[in-house]
Amino acid sequence: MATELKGLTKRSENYSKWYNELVVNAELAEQAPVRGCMVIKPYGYAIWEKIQRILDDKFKETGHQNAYFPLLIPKSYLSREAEHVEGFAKECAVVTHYRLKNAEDGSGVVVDPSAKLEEELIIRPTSETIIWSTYKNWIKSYRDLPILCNQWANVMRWEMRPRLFLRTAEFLWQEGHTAHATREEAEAEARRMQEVYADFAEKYMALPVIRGVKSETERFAGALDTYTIESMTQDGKALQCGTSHFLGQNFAKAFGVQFVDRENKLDYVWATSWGVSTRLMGALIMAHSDDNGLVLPPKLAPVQVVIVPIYKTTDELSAISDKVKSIVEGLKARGISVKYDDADNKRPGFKFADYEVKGIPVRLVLGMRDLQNGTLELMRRDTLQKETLSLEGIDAKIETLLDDIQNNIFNKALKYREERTVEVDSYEEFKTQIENGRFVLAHWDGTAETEAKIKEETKATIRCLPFGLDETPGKCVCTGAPSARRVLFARSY
RNA sequence: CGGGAUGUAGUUCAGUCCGGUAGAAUACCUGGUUUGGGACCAGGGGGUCGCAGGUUCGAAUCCUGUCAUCCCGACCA
Repeated sequence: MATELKGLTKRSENYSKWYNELVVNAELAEQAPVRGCMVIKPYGYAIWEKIQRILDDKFKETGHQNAYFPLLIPKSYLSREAEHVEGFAKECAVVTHYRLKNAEDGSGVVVDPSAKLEEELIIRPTSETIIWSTYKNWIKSYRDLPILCNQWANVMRWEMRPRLFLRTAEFLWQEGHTAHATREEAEAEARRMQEVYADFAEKYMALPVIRGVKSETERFAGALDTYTIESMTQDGKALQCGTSHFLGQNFAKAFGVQFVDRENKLDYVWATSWGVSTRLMGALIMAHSDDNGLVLPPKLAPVQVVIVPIYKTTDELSAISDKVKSIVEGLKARGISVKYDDADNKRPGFKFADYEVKGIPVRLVLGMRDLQNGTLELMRRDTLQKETLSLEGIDAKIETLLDDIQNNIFNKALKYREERTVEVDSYEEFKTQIENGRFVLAHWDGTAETEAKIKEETKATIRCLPFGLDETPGKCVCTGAPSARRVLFARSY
């Protein structure tokens, strides 16, 4: 994979190649020497930390607490919930031994065959099973409910075809697991967390999402309902950005988690689980980037403003640096993060290009010309427009501008999606529009057979049954059978 | 796991058909000049050609095997 290419390959050539180069060149991540895994570099991780911090605050506001559960899960735990096994038993990493020893021929270390585990351990693909086996000990009465826990962790799924951020074998995420006394409360929780995710995506990531519920086929293994938020990437595919599952009593029954209610009757608890992952970073990159590189929404940019000096001599530099100092202070006072890049081993042109690839929202340039005129040059990353501004009141202007950029990026992505979302009533047009990378709203007869047929023939899947949309009945686009409502079809990552 | 492709310098790749001294660009190091859009000049370091066999006087190149990676599917946040 390219690490030192100067420019980015234009999107038209090959979208996934362009995407990979973007991720690597913007110093977000690179492929690890372990199959399907990635190294998240400091700049990429700084963005993830921002996402974490904001979401974690939201979870606390909604009454959740963080906890931590083990990485390794006894294999038998995964056998208890039949549907869950169907969905997850397959692509998992398995720990079979607990010791290495030196090879007799001196060629290094080998697995010690005498250190075989009685029961194999599974590296968590998700934590429902270990958490519910733990909750069993925590829950006796309705007074112990609800339990509202979240965990920040890594998980591992032995994916067949990894892509940086979008699908890696190991990924970072948060998983919330809650236990409730009533069905209504659990369903409300699942819906509430879906809305927390949607709000975060739109307000902070500037990422418009479609809220909806998954079809039975696309549902999480073991859930009664899977609520989703779906975004559109610039190549017209759908990307599931977050999920919130209403698990019913399935896991409680599988792990024997019962409680005594107010009427002194024994009942199984109602559950939810919900998560977002480092895939959000992929969604961000896929949605906003252009051929000059990453475009970060100001609310997630680790550095919101970068200042580049233009100078010939050290005297000029110190004159400029003096002036910059007051600008930096003014911006910091408004809570804006600023970097002054006075490194003398890179030329200004290199810095300009580099910060564009990294997606820094605002770039300020100061040279001797500006010092004489009391001005500076400002460029906004989203439109690449440059203007020369007076230093007077610059910090206030930038504060407003950052909001403008945040809104502009969101509106641009929203417009892009709306222009590429179509209602379709014939199967021929359905195929054409899917081929063109459109979100297609079409009638569906509600059967898994039709869903499978459409997937087979067009590679499109039902992304969700969207909320807040016209729900008038019609005829299935594929079979002509009666349909309750339009659903969202698209190809997806 | 099926279909296709590729493994050569840190990186991107040429050289392989037709066997004969290991190449380019870029990155890196040194010195100088530069600095308002990815600098230039001069010099320098760096590769058991994925791995293992075989054919040959001689293999990056031909043959056999093997491993790995990438792309298109299947799986999936």
